[in-house]
Amino acid sequence: MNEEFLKNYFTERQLSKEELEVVLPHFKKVSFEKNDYLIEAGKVAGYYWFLDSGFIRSYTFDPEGNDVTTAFYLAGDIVIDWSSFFLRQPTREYMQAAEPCVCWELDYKTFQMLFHSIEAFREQGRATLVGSYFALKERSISMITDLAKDRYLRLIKDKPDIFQHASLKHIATYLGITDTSLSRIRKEIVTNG
Amino acid sequence: MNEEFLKNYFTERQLSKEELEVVLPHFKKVSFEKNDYLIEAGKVAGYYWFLDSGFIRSYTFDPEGNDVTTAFYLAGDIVIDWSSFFLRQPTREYMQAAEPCVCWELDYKTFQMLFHSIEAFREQGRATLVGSYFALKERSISMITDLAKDRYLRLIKDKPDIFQHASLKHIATYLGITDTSLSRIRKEIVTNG
DNA sequence: CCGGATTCTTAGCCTATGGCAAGAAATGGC
DNA sequence: GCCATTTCTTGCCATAGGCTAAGAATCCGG
Repeated sequence: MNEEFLKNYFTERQLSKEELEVVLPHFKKVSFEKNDYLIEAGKVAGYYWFLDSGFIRSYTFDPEGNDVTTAFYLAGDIVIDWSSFFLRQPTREYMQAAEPCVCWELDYKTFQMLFHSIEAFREQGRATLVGSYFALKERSISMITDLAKDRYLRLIKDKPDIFQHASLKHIATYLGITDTSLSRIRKEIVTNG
Repeated sequence: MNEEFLKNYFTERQLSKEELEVVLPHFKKVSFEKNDYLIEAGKVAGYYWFLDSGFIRSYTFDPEGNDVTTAFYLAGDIVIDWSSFFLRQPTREYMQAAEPCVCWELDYKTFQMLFHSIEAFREQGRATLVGSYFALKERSISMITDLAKDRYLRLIKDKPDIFQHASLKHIATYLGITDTSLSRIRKEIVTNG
């Protein structure tokens, strides 16, 4: 049972020793088996998690019913459906353990209590959310301005670990293309520079 | 000098009469002339605004130097660069008054004070940020799964007012296409259904 | 009211990517 | 180790949307 993970996380984010002692015990260690769902479309997210080990993929369905990957989560990432968790509204996404996972779980009510009582806790929460917003915006602009090949190359550079866990089909939909196109792009990169 | 705007906004978001009296006086009424910049790339956003009247466009440049519209702001909208304002980092965007604007301005330091001292204020702030995140995510997925024509039709339906203020060229880049393509799409819609 | 600048449309051609389908390769249950 | 299933690649053709350039329409300062 390795709590060092959470301890380091919150220490780096300016929580004092006393605050850590308040915050850490609220996190509950939970495990998910491969293919378990952490979040399902139609339900309100009542929890979020720090991913200690494992691999999670989130996805939704487009109007034609195709599976579209919205995110990948690796050890160390925070796994949360921001809008469902905070706005208490049903999500449209699925978050599924693609491998066995160990997580540190926090529920909404406890989050609210910590958020409103500990300044450093809300600062870290806000910073994390804003960081996610920033990443999503970058991805969004890249989708408009960059070619699929460039988005692929950037993903290899920024998150190489994903390639050890996700199938090319899922990576393709994350990049906004089909697996066929991704295959061609990969071939082209191998052949030329 | 119409403060009703702010008063209604925060009243709807659960601030008490006493809290309103603390919060409202901190907002400063400022005006921008057409083409003024509220935010410029390379600088840290020190303020955010409620747009009382006018019209603002935000944009950035892609790797080839093309102007890409990232958002439009109409009266009633909150005008903020979330990541620059909260992470205190230089932005990559420009936010420009496309028409003369009247805004209610708040600076970072004052925001922090209110955020950490008034629970309802931070609840509304968080809800607004999460709402923006949600909207950005929807847009992002739409960019992957929908045809340009469908994105255009949805924009007409969701934010028809934009068409009274923005040029088709700017709307095109917002939709992720060229003005040429948008023109073809519009023609096709007029011709057929 | 004029002339330049901007915006919008249209046309011709081009390219990135999709759709479909069939192999090839890898994976996994038993 | 074998078969079924899934993943990945490849080929052929189709299409959305880009690029360039040239008109048409609109706007705007003087």
